[in-house]
Amino acid sequence: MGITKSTEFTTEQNKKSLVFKALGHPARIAIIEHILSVNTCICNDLVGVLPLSQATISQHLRELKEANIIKGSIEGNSICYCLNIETLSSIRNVLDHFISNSDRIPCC
Amino acid sequence: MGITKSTEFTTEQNKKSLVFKALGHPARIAIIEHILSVNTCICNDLVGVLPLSQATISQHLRELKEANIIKGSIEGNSICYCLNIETLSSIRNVLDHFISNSDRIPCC
DNA sequence: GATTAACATCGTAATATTGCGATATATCTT
DNA sequence: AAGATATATCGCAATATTACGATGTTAATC
Repeated sequence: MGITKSTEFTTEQNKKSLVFKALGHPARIAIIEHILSVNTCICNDLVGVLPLSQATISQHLRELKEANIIKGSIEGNSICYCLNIETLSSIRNVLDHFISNSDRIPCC
Repeated sequence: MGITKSTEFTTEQNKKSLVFKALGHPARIAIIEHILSVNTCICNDLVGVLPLSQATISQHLRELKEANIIKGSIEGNSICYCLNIETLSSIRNVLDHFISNSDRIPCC
């Protein structure tokens, strides 16, 4: 006991939760916001921006990449990261669905 | 080491990540979807619906409540839960922001 | 007032996450 | 080729999360 019982839930429920989970850390929000703010793609000036070590930042980037929230392309000896709008859109649609179906009898 | 360095990030970044984090578990997605599907508010028929014990479900409900994703109102000796559209909307706006600012030079 | 039903909380075990230094790897630069 | 730069990965320690049985608590019911 202690492990998430993923197999007991649907594939869709697991997929959704994995994207949300990847967004569920302030460092990863900061990374996304930094990619947004620098109008071009970044490599690891993140190391100068975030209060974390290079190893830790690399780990967070990997989690974002595994959740398909960012993409990275090799650019010489550095890596250029940018947002994957598709994933962000689809998770936005999930939230839209949560919100839109709220035309029912309220209770609280 | 090991603990999230929350204090190193902005209040806003922490707030956003806490909502996403609360959505980052399949059981909590399932709870939200169940509240959506039963057109009226539910109590703990969740115990009959989810593959988890009453204690575990109660814990997940508390996390959703603490993140302001659901609200519960006492209804006799049971509790009536429903979605908190405000929180869901505001986090949807965060995603909108992530997506909309994507009118910049793509890199990948 | 005892019983039942619906939750919440405590304590605990198993597992996952976070963070970092050290080290590896790959690609530029000289 | 040697050194510098950028990134990834390993191994570990600290902490957090997940899950559940047992036990509380509160309110309806008998």
